[in-house]
Amino acid sequence: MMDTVNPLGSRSYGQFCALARGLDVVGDRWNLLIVRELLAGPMRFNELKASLSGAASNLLSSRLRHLEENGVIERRLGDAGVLYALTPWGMELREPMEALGRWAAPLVMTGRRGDLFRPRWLVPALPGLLRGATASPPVEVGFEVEGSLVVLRIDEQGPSAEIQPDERPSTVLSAEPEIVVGLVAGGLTVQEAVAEGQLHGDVEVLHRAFPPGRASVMSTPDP
Amino acid sequence: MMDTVNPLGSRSYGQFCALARGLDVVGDRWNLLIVRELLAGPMRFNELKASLSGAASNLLSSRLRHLEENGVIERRLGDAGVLYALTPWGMELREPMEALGRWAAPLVMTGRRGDLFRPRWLVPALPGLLRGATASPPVEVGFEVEGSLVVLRIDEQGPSAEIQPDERPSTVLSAEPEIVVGLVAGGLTVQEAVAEGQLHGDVEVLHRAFPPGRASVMSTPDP
DNA sequence: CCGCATCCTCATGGATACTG
DNA sequence: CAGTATCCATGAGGATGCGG
Repeated sequence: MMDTVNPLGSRSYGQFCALARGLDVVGDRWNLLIVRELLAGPMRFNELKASLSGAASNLLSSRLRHLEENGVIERRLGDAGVLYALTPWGMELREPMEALGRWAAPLVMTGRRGDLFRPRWLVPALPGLLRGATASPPVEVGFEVEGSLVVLRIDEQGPSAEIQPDERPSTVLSAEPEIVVGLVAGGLTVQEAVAEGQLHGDVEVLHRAFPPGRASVMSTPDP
Repeated sequence: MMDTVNPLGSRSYGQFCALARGLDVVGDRWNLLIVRELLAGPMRFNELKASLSGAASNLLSSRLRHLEENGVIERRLGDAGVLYALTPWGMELREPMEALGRWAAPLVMTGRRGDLFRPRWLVPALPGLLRGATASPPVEVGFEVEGSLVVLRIDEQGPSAEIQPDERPSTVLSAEPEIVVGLVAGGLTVQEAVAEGQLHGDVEVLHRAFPPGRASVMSTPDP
């Protein structure tokens, strides 16, 4: 049987199934990682290329075109060239991606093994792992990781994160990527030091995964 | 930079990120579709090959070995040969896969276009689309699709589905795959004819997607 | 039949170089 | 800076073989 072949790579599974059709759009190599990058905000071509070290420029170019044609991302012509950004539908990939990240959480417990790391990746990862956690009053904590500042916020709506915010939060922790990404220390330290008894919901993954206390508090001014 | 290459295909992204490590395990072509097949129950090699029409046998063989080595599936030596089944961890892929299916739901609204279809695929798809729906007393409805019987059950715990159950439910609807899979008719008919006012939760997708009334009731014995 | 292994062809991925 | 062009290695797809 002849497979339907999309002229821009991505041969279709040709199956009448939502999952399969979704994979036709985002299932090819690098696609979901491109979306992960953009979940932290719009990026330029060369930023993507740099962050996804290993993806060749021709391949990246091809993927971006495919994702654009399928309504996942859009090109924005900014002052200084092209910006790639998620469409509203593309942003809805956050949920399945967080779910997949949660499923794969045990795999990062083995530690970093010379793998690449970008602080940007924490933006979808941290809220994904903390899903269900709520806090009132809100908790806001910054992680200083490899020169970047990632701010995690937990409020009544749940957790969210952003990178390089306009203003520093009052509490900033300095931590190795292994600590934050590997689900070690950071979370429990956050809970214990900052929000004692204020976290509710599904924080089991934290309790299982975070040995206490290895992140160091850098600054906690004006209380 | 040199990519780490797994001897059994599947070159690693080499990124310290749960999503990326998860994709190292299940991101390669066909992997998630193999898992989808097994979500409806264990299968033989040739059943998989037949259901995933298009996957070459060598490729399928390679993928199965990869998934087994990574703890997603396991081989069971039954009376009549090898059975492939999900491990407990593999079953937890249900959640991210349902989320991806929900994200891709708009893509199946365009209808079947000569695509393949297997009733088995409804087993993860229907509960995924009905996520959040509850019913008490429970609602049980069968769909007779292309010679197979898929039973959808909604109770206090939420929706679930199985294929070829031991006993037929009292209500069985006959429907084209387009009707059931494409989110047309079936659901609303179920709600209206069987569980009027008994469904609660996130059934918006149904209300949006299901034009009423195109499924025909085949049998509704003993009330 | 079932569960693969082999062989072959061609599309795709990946690295490097080059260009508007 | 934002891509295209090229080239090569690898993976996907299809047919067939083959031992149990």
